Amino acid sequence: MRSLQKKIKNEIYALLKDKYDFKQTELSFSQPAERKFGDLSTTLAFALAKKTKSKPFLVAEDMAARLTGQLKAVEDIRVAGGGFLNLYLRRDNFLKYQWQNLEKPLPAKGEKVIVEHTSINPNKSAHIGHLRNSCLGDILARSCRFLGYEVEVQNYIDDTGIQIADVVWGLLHYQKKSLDEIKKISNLAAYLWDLYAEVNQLFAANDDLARQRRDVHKKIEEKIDPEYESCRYIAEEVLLDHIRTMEQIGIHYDLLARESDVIALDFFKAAAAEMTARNVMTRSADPAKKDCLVIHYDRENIEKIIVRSNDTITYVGKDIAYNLWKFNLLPRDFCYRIFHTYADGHAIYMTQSEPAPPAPPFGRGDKVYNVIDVRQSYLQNLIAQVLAQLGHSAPSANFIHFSYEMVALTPACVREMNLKLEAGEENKPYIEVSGRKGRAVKADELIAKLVEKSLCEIQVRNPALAAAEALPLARTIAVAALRYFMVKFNLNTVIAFDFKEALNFEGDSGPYLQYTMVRLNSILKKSSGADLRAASVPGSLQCLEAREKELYWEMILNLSLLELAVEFALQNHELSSLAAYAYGLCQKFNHYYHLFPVLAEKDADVRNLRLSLMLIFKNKVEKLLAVMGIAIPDRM
RNA sequence: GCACCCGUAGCUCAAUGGAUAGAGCAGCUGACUUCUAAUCAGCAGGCUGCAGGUUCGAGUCCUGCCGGGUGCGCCA
Repeated sequence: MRSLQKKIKNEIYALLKDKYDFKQTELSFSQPAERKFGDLSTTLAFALAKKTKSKPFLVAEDMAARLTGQLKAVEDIRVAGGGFLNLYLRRDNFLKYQWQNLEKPLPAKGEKVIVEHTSINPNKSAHIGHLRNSCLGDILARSCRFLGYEVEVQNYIDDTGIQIADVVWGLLHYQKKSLDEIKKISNLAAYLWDLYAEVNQLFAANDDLARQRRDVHKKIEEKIDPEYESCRYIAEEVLLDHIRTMEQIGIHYDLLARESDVIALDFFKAAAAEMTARNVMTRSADPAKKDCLVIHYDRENIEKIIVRSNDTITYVGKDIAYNLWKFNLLPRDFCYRIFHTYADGHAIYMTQSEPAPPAPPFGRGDKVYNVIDVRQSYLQNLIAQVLAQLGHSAPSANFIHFSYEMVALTPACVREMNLKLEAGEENKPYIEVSGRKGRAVKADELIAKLVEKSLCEIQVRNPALAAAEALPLARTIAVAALRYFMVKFNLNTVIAFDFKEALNFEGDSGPYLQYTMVRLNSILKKSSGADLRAASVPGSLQCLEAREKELYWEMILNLSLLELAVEFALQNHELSSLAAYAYGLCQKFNHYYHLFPVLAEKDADVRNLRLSLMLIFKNKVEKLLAVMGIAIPDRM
């Protein structure tokens, strides 16, 4: 549809440019609200009427007169609604064109996109908030790949921060465990979940303990054992746990970038040199920030500390250096080693400071997406500002904070999990998730619940199915439910999490999409080879009765929008539109399915045409679901 | 205080400035001897927070109010 629209635009522009004064970019098409308004609609007449000070309807009428019969792919042109110009395509030609272009992959863009997502502190299990991040990041990466970009997925590991010192203190000094004892703890990440919440309560109540924690943090930074080696062990164990959690739902990474390596390899020094030379980073004149190096954040007129008075670097400072590296703007690089290999053979690399054999060329992105929740907007904007101030205008424009709202818990959900509410929280619309307070739904726990529910549903429908067969199906369905749930909301919608909604497998849900495809595949499985061969040459829509013809055409038209739909989602930062698109297609399919049987149809022409639709639907929607990371089970 | 986001059906959410504001859930009526009922068809449910403005056209843009959320650390 994309190339067809372009062709039609070219034709229209050539035919109208002498009569009307406009640029070709002003001509855009949208999908009409209703079938009767045609297949492509443009509001060009409204804009041109303003310029020529005439009535939109008259302009549209004149345009229609000039265009009628002149556009190759267009059967009819009509004016409606006071100035809409509605185009009606030549359906049989369009159907043939769709069919011929079904298998053509999109051409490579020749640009590299780096997507950073997940980036969970390696000090406890992942929770639902992290799942939103990872699902969005993964679908973003898949969308870019689908459109022909080279994509590299990075996961930033803060293995030096104070939050990991929290649990190191908790294990070594509070619980008095040795490293050997720590190594014996099974499911360490989940164990630390509780410990992290517990020690944070202690720190809040006791300044002396909070000071002890700072000492631990210092020892980690200065590589003093046992704090340092325990920290290394914990970070790696918990990281493996996160990777396992995400692997369950089909999320893979290419590179794990460690903060400790950003520090060890002096990335910041290189960045600081440039920022100082360009006067972007300066010594603060504020007595309260004596001896600090700061950057002025113009948008909100704030002075942000980058280097503390004790010469240590703040989080943003390190992030600036890391992001400069992503664009290949630092005279520094990491060393790399393989950290983990997935079942499909794909390797995740991890950065390291020690020299290592050559690795793939990481970084060097043309475009960078940072999937980080909206609460870090100001820091992300600051980084974009710094890039611009350093003279990197293209990277600054291609530095994209892929911002989304947080996941919170409904008060009902908090009660359901027997978690404590603080004073005044009872009346809040939602409760912020907090690892520090141990108040969140663990990712693994939610996934387990989804699998359990899928399994129940499968067993009800397929009582004879062996558990060994049912479990993989249940996992596939659980993943679809979770991913769909995480992507169906707008990015700036706070998800107030509720088990009942997340566990919904009916209607607007991932399993609904899967069920649609299972039905479709079942038809194809039962079709004869002769029928399938015949269907590969789509016939004419003329053999269908009116009602079916309209529905059929509507589906073909909608299916043809796949590439445009993914492009739209990416451009507008609305991955939820992919979910809506998929859901709408499947609704139409199910509607059609109930009205028009394929296998039982006696008329061979009609049967073949229906089967053609099945094949086109399968091709397009499988690709769409793959972009969303939703697999199609053999049965449900 | 300053900055950003949100307010749409009972609930949870959709809706490129475009044509009659749509879905799911919950409720009610129907449809399995049929290509899988995790489905489908139908009913009911709305002054899109309030008041102005811009526009051929506003849920969407602008201004002001009201209500809610988040950010503004020498935390990360």
